Amino acid sequence: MLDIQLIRDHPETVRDALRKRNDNPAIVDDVLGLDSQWRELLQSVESLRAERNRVSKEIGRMQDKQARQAKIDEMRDVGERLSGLDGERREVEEALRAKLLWIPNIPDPTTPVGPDEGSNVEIRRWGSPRDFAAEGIKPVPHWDLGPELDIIDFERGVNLSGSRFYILKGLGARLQRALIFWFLDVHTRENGFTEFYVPFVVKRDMLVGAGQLPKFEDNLYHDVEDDLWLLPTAEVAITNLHRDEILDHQQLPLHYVAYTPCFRREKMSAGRDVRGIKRGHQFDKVEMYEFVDPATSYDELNAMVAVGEDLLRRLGLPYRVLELCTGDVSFAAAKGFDLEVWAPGQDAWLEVSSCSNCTDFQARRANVRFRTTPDARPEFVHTLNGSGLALPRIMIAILENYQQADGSVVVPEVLRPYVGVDVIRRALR
RNA sequence: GGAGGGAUGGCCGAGCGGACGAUGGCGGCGGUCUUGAAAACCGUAGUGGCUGUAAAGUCACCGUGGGUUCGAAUCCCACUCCCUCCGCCA
Repeated sequence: MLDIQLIRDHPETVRDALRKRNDNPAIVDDVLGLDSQWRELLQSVESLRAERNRVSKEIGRMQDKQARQAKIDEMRDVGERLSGLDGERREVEEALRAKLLWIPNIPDPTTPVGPDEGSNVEIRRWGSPRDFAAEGIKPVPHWDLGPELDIIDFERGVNLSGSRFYILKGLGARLQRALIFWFLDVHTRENGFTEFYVPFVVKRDMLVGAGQLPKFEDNLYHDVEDDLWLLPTAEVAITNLHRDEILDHQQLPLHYVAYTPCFRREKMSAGRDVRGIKRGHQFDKVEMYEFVDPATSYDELNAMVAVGEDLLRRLGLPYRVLELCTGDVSFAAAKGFDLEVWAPGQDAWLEVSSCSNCTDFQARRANVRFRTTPDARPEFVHTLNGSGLALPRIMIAILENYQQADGSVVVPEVLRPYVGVDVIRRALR
């Protein structure tokens, strides 16, 4: 959520931000209209209330029965006017808040301007894709490799749960678990992150706090009976971990990491990426999340990207880093970088991490603040999130990059202690 | 799932219709004393909104949402969460 004060004082800044995001700037005028209406009502309500408070105190001290009754009658009228006006105030206030929740974060000035992902800027590239042609191998996509190795079962996944669900079997399941363990171990042992295990379903307000609601309701799974929502990402749970808290400056920055499954309906992506395990309704992810002092948030963002890159290098997977443009940076973020890994089987780059600085946008929604000194006014923290990393896509990259001519797959060295074998072959059975 | 008890400021805890934004204690901050520290003593201290250049004024907040009343932390209703006991259970 944006600071209403910012919208009042610099509406053109906000309109400009919306245009750059390919969004309709008209909402700014809706907000300004509601806001001035609200302030007018608030002032009427408060002056009536001030009068009532004052007179009510007098009534408490009055001895003269008649005069007292006269004041009581007078205040009864005031009370009626007050409740009418206050009802109006509340309606306008709710309408205003509802509008505000639809406005995205303002992109940072350094975010490249562009309408869609075509305008993202590649800023780095690491590793060179393996020369399969030179080896005389035609790289096979994972959707063929997986079933061939008997480690991915698409058909039975669909039988259980419908399209976009799959099953990992044997070393496939083990490889995924190995990645989860290794990621968490690196983050907690080397990078100073604190590991969390969180509920996979949360209350509605938590989705609002993280910015998924109201705008992305279509993409979420939801239990109607208890109004509980499945996490689309661990970010939602962790954003709200310190909801309504005032943190001490010395605690910051907080580096958190959590492994969770993620659930997404993928309605917007109907028909896209239907093959393989690239885009399922359920996937696993290790998520980094940080609460930081606003002064350091951009440094922290760079550091977070570096952590993601380090994981990819140690896995030996060629990748590139994209600086997201205004049309592609996420709703809650002011700036973001994507990490994309090379998938030779499908001749494509796969997004395996998106690191974002959400500045005070989520902190304002979830009300997470801090004090610079013990008696300073509380300020909103900045929050960052980034995948570290998204699992099924890393598995795709491993399978496709490390495949051999006989259809077996070499396990990257860092994972061998976790997987227990050097090479994944089809089980003879 | 059944029965009972509870929710007050950073923490503990009083208040049960009118001078209560809330006694008191602890903790915090500032000071006195001290070579320094502790103790003791004195003082200070919540969050947010609106108006205002400011000084200041005003409103709201005692789990949440409604209601009664001229007036609600206090009375009524609903909900949420916590505790105790019983049942069930990974």
